[in-house]
Amino acid sequence: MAGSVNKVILVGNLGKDPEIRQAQSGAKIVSLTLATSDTWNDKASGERREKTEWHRVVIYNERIADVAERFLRKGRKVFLEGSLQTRKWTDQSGQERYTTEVVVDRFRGDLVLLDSNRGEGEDFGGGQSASAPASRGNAGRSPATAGRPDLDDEVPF
Amino acid sequence: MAGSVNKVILVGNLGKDPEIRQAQSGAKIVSLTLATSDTWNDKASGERREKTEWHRVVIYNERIADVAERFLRKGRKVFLEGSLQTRKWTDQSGQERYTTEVVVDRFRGDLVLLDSNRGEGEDFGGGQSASAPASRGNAGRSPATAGRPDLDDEVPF
Amino acid sequence: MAGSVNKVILVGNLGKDPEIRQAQSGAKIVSLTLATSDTWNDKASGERREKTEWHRVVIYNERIADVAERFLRKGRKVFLEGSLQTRKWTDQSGQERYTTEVVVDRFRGDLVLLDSNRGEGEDFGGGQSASAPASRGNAGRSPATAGRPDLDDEVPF
Amino acid sequence: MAGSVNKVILVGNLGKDPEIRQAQSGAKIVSLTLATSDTWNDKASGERREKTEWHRVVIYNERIADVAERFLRKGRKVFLEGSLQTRKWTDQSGQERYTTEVVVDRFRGDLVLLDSNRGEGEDFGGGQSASAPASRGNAGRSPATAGRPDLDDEVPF
DNA sequence: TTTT
DNA sequence: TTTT
Repeated sequence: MAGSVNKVILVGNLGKDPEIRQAQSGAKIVSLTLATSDTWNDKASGERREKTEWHRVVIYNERIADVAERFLRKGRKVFLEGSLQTRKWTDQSGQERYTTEVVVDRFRGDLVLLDSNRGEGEDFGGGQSASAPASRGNAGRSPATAGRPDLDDEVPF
Repeated sequence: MAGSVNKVILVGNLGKDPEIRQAQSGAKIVSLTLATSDTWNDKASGERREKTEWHRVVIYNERIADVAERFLRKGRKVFLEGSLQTRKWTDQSGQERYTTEVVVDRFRGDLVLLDSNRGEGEDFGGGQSASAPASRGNAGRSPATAGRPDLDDEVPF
Repeated sequence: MAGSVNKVILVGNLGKDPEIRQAQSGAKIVSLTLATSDTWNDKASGERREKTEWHRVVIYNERIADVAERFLRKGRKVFLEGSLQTRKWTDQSGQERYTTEVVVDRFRGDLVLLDSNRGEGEDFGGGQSASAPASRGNAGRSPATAGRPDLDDEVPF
Repeated sequence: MAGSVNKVILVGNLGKDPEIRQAQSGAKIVSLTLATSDTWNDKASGERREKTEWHRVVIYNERIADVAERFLRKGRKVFLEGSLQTRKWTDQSGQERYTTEVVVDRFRGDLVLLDSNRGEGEDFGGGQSASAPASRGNAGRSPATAGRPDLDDEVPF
């Protein structure tokens, strides 16, 4: 089916430090857990309520993965753009499971750091923006995530 | 946590007619299955490949649910904006499961019809924003489905 | 023309304090000047370069205007969503001019504060999110900005 | 200034055929005029009203410029993503002027064709992302223009 | 005019 | 598990 758009835009805080792993190809893959939340006044009780949503983010884009590894830490606030992808996997009891992730790959995605470094850890000397180039090569284009055997034996979250 | 954004933007085609159900409150809830796809040239085989992503959409917003019920049909192309929500549920074997959906609720979301089935079905004489939809799909197979075999296949949910 | 989308998403810093004025109807209108920037390495000189883009934002949405008036100040970083609108006006020499603005109105737009209050001015006790409700009334809908006589004699920027 | 985002998302119809020109570097530059519109019921008169917004789009991205040149024609509906840029120029009377455009450049932007003119003109056998557009508009008036009188009017630029 |  |  042609003519489609699949875009996710998140601004949230990292729930923990990024997890770095290696694809079989040697490529770096960075996983993030990002929290967004809604707050509202409950009309019944009059109390202020909050609901946090947790997002699983997987970064295949090389340049963005580098930025994420170097500068992202638990608690940091980021703007992140990616696309939705639901991955099928088999749990230990042999049952099929599905996990939906926000994927930042070679062709789509962006990462912008929104808070300043608080003096902890490595300094990074300025703001970072690390977007995937719009110019997707038309030859040899192949989603970095097709099949993704490197992830098939990994339990999400 | 304050200061967050949780936004999904999709342009895709409905995999089947909308499902309408009623909340205990009596409110109408509309569920959609939306397909987006990526196509690329496989560098190894040189073949053209395509991967379709299926999105579960749940519309709680009253006005948008009305529009969806009246005008959306299998095969129609829509622009949809909502937010990500992962819902926990228990399957028949008692195991915890998670399902991620794109939610259009009272506060966030949009629906825009992108193809017109002019001259067929109900006319509504206006633009196709969710507040003023422009054309009515037929019941059953929309003509827009012709030529899109991927939509004739079984949808995963 | 039906079936359209007009959306702007900005994350940037206020160049100065918001300007508050009153429409003839008595409604509050808040104007912001928002800076975004791109940085890159000039391949010729090898120098780091930066280009700042200034955006004129006009907030007609009542609730968001309130939040903007109370919490936004020069330098603050915000996430802002609105729509593009180009306004025609006549300058002092009688010439027609056009100014493009990002409009946050009753039906579309969002404002999220992204940095914490730095201890200056009024405290606001938490994060603010102030989005325009998705439920645009279908009766009596009329863009707050149609004609906008209150702005016609105002020179932009 | 780091940590900023400048993003425009439009779904609209071309007001006229794309204009192609050459940069001094020899690079192809494609300009589009895109219409989006809002419709609403005027509460005073009870009449249905519509306001069309015209957007200037400039495509510097090589791959997307190619797609635009080949497949876009007056009346076609597209999804377009770019960034806002205000350009200063001097008119014939020596006065400074500003024009705001939606820019699709090397780093940011996307173009997706949303309607198909199947069976007419050049076939390209694929999906309609900018890297793999799916259908070719006719030269001259596209059939999609029929019934959309607003596109037959003079566009403002 | 912002920001880093 | 984040954040305010």
